[in-house]
Amino acid sequence: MLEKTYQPAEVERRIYRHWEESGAFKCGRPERLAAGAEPYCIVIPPPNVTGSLHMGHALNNTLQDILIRFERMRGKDVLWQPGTDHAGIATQMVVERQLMEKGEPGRREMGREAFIERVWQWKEHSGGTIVNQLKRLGASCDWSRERFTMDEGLSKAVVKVFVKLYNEGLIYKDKRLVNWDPKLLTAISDLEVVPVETKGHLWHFRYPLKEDPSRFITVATTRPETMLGDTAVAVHPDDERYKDLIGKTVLLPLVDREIPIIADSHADPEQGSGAVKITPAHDFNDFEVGRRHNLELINIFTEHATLNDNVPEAYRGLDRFEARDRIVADLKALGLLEKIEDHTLMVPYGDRSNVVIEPRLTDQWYVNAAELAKPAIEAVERGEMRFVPKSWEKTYFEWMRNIQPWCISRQLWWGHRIPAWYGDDGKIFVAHDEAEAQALAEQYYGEPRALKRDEDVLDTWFSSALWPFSTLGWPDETPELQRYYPTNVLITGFDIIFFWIARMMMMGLHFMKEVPFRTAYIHALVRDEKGAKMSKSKGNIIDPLALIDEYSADSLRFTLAAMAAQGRDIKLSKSRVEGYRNFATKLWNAARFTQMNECVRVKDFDPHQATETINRWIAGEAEKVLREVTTGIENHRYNEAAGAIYRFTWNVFCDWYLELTKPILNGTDEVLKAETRAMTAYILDQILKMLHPFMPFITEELWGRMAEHGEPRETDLILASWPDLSGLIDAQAEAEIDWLIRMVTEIRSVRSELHVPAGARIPVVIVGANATTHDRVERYEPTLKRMAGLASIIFEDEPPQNAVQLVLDESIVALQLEGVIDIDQELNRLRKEIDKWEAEIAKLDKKLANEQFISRAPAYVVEEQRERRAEAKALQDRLRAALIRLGGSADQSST
RNA sequence: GGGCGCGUAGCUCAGUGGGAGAGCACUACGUUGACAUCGUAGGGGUCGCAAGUUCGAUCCUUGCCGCGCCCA
Repeated sequence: MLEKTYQPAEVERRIYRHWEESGAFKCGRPERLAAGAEPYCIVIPPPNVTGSLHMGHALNNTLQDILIRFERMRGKDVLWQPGTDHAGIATQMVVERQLMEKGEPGRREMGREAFIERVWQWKEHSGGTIVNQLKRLGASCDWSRERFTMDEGLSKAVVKVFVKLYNEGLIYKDKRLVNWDPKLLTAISDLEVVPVETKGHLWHFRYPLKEDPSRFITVATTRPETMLGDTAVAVHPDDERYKDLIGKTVLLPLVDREIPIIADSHADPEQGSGAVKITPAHDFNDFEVGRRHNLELINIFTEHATLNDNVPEAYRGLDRFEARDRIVADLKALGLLEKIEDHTLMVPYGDRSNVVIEPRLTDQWYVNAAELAKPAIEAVERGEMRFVPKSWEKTYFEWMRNIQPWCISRQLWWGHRIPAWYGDDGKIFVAHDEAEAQALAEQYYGEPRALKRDEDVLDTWFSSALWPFSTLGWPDETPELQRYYPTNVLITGFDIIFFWIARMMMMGLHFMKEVPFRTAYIHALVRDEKGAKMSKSKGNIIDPLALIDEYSADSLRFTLAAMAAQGRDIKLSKSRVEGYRNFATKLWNAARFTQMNECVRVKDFDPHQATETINRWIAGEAEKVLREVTTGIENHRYNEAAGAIYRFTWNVFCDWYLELTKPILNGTDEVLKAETRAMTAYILDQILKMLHPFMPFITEELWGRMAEHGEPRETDLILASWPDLSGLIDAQAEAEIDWLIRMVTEIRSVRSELHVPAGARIPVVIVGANATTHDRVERYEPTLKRMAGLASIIFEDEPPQNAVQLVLDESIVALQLEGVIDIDQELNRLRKEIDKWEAEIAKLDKKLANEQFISRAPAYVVEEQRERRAEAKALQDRLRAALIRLGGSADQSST
């Protein structure tokens, strides 16, 4: 017998261990391969090895697990390929911080090899916390195949890709401005820069003309400190104010450098003074201007963003922000500060270091993304890869069509070291290993030479881009690669379209000649209840593990699925999680009830053979909900699927079926009882199956516990087959049970409105019943008495005096409540009801009187309105009659 | 500035060219042997505003207001 209360914490741990130990998550199950099972594969978007589970992961992985469990139950050979990425910057930061805290030598003191050894140690001990957290969520990944981007195999893939792209000219070295992180001392890609809207100032400075120092040109800037590196002043060629100054020379204050005034359309006449200082070595736009006008590039910062020796002595060594204050003060003292305006600007921050990023001129490695993007764009245009929801392809196209060179080198130690070696003369040899590089060098120089390997490592995302095929064994031709590539779907948030989807598409198409996945499902962002993006700095994080502890993984999963409507963000509120926890409890109690009533499963039970209406009805309802759940999941409409199974379980099975069959289970008709017990057990099984992708733990537990009696199970639920119900819908049973439900509901409603004491048993007289109703009333008499609180039910031609009447289809149900209720109250109720229908009739009349409507609306709509009008009128007439019989006046009813 | 999206019950959110929905919250009643993490019944919304298309608009179009995100 099931315990009175469900204990999720204990059950979830035990069940997960059982799944893992029994090998339920493994791909390539022999019996499925033998049966010719279709492969189905999802690669997990690799979380950071340093990461821990946040709400976005919880949603992302819940959706993946729903698909995986669903397809596994549909008999497919599923592979959910898990793993983590090495998160170059983040991991290096973690270990460096640890060294600092322990007072140990820093990475530069201990040297590259020793440091990397330490990182590996850290990874073995503390890395992959997130993997255990995913297990708590219930993720049914094939952990036996877990991979890591720094694995030997994946590293081999990285090198191979780098060498091939280099030889094809798609990877190259270039000196350009990069986003430089002055704290981490590395370049980062555009995508790792977070622009933050900041209230700053626009400083207007006067730069004196060389030929006449009493004349000035005023420039406006948000970054005064960079003026020390100015090599020109630009004005718009069409700007009348400055036409005569073009070509003249300015004497740069504080520096006394002579710089030209140039005409360039980059200067915006509307902005500031219309004249803009040009610092080509420290601004992306100015860099372009400098290129066009062949300006000198003067780098004024060290790698730490302090001022270097290219500036006047007084400023050397200053931090960039100190320098700003100093320069403003000095220019003011010289009378060259015209004014300061408030100005809002976007300041770039490093997403890891959270310091202001500095554009910096360096040598870096780049991928020619524009070239690789072409086939990736075409594949989506041709529909080989499909976005769901479709609207995201616009974002994808937009980015891909304007893609910039991808800077892939990082000045870090933790990562895949760039397979490039240099000769003394700077000649580059890119090779799979040192021996090959040596061979290339010997060939080039005609003799062996000492080579020096590139110090830098590759962007983590470079290896992540290979994930869909490198995890399957590439560059080796493995059976898995053959079987599971291209994968079926990638599930991720929109913020990651560029990081993953775009890059995986580029690499997948280039190296595998096929898209990495057929579908990219883009889910919502999980926000806090106010709609703000959750972030550590805002402190508004809701920890999914805390919710699991409090409410169970099943409840959290169900909540996320139920709220995962397409195209809308999720504002998570705890009350929803609580509500779905209650749902799990409800299911537990329903199962407990079936057990108490000996509803055991019967071998080879066939629901088609059921004869009792109520049993035929529930079987048909199960078929209907199965369709909803199945198409919901198939179409990524998780909320619709979750809602459908929720309503069926609670509002159909528990609220009605279990209640309506109680008289049978408590009765004496053994044949009927047997059929009902078998059907109850059967339907509960179908619920467990349909609910399993959403709530895997409680359903697996009940699946096992329900088999304590009756037929033994052939498999665990996780490997059981998805329901296959057809031919069970029975229109007649549907109509009959619908009538029964309405009868019960209407009587309850009247009782409640008239404040009939809950325990009062009421005698009922039914008037005007046709043969069908007559028959139904007789058959459901015990049920009606039980569920509507009736003392007796008889048929008469006329309703008794002073009875409360309600109208159900063709018949009148008269409740003998004399002495129990207040007649005035009842008259009020009837008047209210009549008025309600009056309004409805008036609305319909108006519509039907409209000739345009009659002639232009489709015939079926017009007919529908006519029927509705007739029904409303008939109902209202019967209510009027009831009112009069109670001594009320019909006139009073109109308002 | 360009792009995307949102504004529906007190809150969180579904949904639809033809009768406004759910969960939570709220109100009343209820401890009838599955379940108070529950049951029964109920109150509550000019579907952001305005115009247009249409026989008919919460839904389609346009504009406006408010909010969010992405990209420059």
